[in-house]
Amino acid sequence: MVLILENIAKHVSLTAEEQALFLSKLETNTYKAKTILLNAGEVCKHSYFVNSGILRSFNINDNIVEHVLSFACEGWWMSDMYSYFSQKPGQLFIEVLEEAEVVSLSKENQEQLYREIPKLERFFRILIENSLVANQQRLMDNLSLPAEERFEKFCAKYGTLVHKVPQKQIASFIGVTPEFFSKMKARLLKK
Amino acid sequence: MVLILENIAKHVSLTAEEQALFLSKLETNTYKAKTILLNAGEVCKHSYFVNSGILRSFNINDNIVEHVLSFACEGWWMSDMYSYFSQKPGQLFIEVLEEAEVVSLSKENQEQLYREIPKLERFFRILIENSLVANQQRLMDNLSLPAEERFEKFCAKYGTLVHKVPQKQIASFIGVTPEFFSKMKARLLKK
DNA sequence: ATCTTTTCTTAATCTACATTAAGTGCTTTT
DNA sequence: AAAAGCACTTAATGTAGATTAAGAAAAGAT
Repeated sequence: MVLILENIAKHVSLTAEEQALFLSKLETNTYKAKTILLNAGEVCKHSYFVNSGILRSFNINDNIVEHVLSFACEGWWMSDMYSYFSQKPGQLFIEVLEEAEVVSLSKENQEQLYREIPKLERFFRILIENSLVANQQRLMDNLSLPAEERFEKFCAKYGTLVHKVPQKQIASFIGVTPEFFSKMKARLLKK
Repeated sequence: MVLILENIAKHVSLTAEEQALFLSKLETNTYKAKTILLNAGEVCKHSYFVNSGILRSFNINDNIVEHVLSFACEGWWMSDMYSYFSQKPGQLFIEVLEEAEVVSLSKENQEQLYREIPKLERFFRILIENSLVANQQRLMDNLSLPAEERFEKFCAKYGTLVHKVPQKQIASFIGVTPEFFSKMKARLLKK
């Protein structure tokens, strides 16, 4: 449980009581690989913080094609933000890729925490600000860079994941087919 | 100045004094079309709220290709979020597309407001949450939809802009060349 | 260990979109 | 009002990446 507190301490400082109150609202679980934490069509009731292991979020287009939106490993948050914020059914699946210890924060508890510890409002604001900036950068990269450079950026940012998640999911994340990704990888290895 | 208060009232309610304090931190200016509010390489010191007119943000790749990241019209906020949040030099330009009345909030004043009116922390958190959700959706659309459908979504969301901004900028926003956009448009008109 | 399923690779063919280039009609400038 | 500069169009050609298909390799299941 220390990881999540360290995480918070980077942006706001909580007293010992506040820390205890915060922790009391959390639930920790361990899930095996392939566990589905959220199905498309459901309301996302929790935000997940990853203590260990790997999660991913994706949607399925016309019941056929999977598109990976994001990965989360140690120290990252994960949710279907649209569904979580609005409490309406979303389009994302959240799946455990590698056995994971996950801290869950329910939407109700989060709202309560905002009231009881206003500093947390700041913490989550900053978290979301950083998310938004990263997301905008990724969007610009997708508009302006060829697949090869998008892959390089992926490696720089998610280096630890490259050999842990199926390569077809990395392909999906950067926006190419597995076949093209394979060819591209072979090309890169020759250099 | 009413528009920005209405905007806030949608998410949090301020007392008359709080409203006055908030307004005292703002500055309103009118800018002619083609005014550059922010250059790439500069630190983004203000967040802009559009009372009227149109702004856009874009970057320039290798000194050649422009990529439009976003448009802002009446009631929207605009900034280089990376640069504004981090107060480091950014890569975005912000330009006035159509003569605009713009409310400026400086980073320092925003931080002061967070301290003096904690409710505003909530307001801006919600604003950024919504931004993030929209951005994620746009990213997914770019990964999974062909240009034609991306254009349809653009029209649904920014209907008022379609005939007001140069079509090459819409092309850039959805991620195609002006030439291809022109051809695509001709194809759509035949239906 | 064997069978099954999934992942990865390779290769041929195809297509959405980019590039280059030339021409037309706008605005804006002088 | 001419000149200059943009924005838009059209068309020929080029290419990054998709699709289809089939086999090899790895991972899971029994």
